[in-house]
Amino acid sequence: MEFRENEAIYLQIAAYVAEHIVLRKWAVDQKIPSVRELAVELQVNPNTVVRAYEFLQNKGVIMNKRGIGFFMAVDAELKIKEYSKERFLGNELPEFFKNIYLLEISIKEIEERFEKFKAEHYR
Amino acid sequence: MEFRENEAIYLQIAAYVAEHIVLRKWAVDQKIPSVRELAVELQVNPNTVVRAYEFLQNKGVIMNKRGIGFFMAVDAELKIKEYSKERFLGNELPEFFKNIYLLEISIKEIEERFEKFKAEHYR
Amino acid sequence: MEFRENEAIYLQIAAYVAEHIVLRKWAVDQKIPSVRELAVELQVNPNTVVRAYEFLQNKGVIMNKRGIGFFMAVDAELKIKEYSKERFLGNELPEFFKNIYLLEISIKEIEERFEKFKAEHYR
Amino acid sequence: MEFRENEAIYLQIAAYVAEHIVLRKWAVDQKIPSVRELAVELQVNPNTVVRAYEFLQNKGVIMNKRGIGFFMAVDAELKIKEYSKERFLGNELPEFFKNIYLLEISIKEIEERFEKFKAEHYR
DNA sequence: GTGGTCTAGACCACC
DNA sequence: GTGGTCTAGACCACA
Repeated sequence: MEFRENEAIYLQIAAYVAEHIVLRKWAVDQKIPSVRELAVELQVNPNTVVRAYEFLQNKGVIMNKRGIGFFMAVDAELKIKEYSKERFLGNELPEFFKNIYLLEISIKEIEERFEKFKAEHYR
Repeated sequence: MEFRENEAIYLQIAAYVAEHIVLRKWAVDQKIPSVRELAVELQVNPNTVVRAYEFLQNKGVIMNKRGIGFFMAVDAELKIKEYSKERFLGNELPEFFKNIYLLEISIKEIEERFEKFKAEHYR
Repeated sequence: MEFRENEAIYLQIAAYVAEHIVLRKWAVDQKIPSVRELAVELQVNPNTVVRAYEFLQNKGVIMNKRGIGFFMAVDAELKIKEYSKERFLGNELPEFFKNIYLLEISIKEIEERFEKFKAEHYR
Repeated sequence: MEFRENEAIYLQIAAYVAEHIVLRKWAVDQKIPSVRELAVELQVNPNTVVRAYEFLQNKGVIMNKRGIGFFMAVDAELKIKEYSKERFLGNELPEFFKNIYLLEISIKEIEERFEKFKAEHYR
């Protein structure tokens, strides 16, 4: 996995895990990869994964069973949407509006690009 | 002015200045506020304003006349739109699309919020 | 049984066993439940029960008769009180005092809560 | 400062900071020691202090002004009491009651010890 | 095997 | 100067 430069890696990992949960890519038995597994897979230091998991645990998305590993919370998806939505509406959306206003981009153009985006990423 | 947590203050100041230029709020004589004035107005350390001005100068948006102050470039608006558009299309838009997809927010809802936003901010 | 988060499960199990001994809930023939029985009852890994029993054996509270099982020591209750009291006076009580001082909880309130607690747990 | 063995150092540091705030030992200008200062003072790795400060920030007790340092929240004391009380009533108090019941210690004895404790620690 | 913690040391952006 | 992040490596308790 490649990481963007402008955001902390551990947050990108948290987002990666959250996305996997929401898209049900790991839904088999509710258990998520161990810290070490994910660290190897993503090629980062285990401590960085630990920080990501701590973050998600604080948000109530995942829970730890001692000595066994991390598990999705029963309402993981809801929790993810809660904190994501809060952040999105509070931070990103106003920024987005300011940009399209100043750049004179129409909602219609946004919509077209969105359709294209979906076609490429979420078939 | 309140600053968002997730973005450097100097970048938010640069955006603030850029917005004022595009919306012609200071267009009287092409001169923009001095570092000190703006620092007092925004309640930040003057160094932070300096960094914002340096940033805009690098982008070709403003120019420094020694001993006098900073002035808008003749094509300031164009320059602003150039670098804004690049960043917007490359970084923010994909992030935005991913978010509204995962959060299940429709373009229609975005449009409604945008109308409200415009009414509040750009009357 | 639910376990507190801030204490090792095996120690909570040891406390659970000690409590049963002191309150004479298993006093029939001095034999205590087998590792497997208790593991099933408490829904934990048998190894965890083993650790709890080892802990109590070290304290002289229970003894192992090979092939038969674990039995209470004749002075089990005394032993329990010894090590409990030591830990209680040395660690928990100072911590407890610091807390009620900082949280401004009166001894009177503690007393009331204690009466309620006894009524609920030790009828 | 000496740290107890049975609790994570960073939590003990968080408790140390919280205690200083509640007892108004740093109330001069609301600013608390920098990460590096406190690390030197307590003889721990700066990262450990960082974890303590992150913990307190999550609880809303302290806030960061970028590039300047950490400051007490206006309602720091309230926040501290909130999360402390929650933990105390949920975890420590039941444990405490179980102990004094099994050890047959009276509330009266507790009260006497508490008076002695206060005399020694909080003149 | 699991996660939790701590140290040491580095680099960075920011004010 | 401030905090934020990341790596490397170690040790530990726990299941």
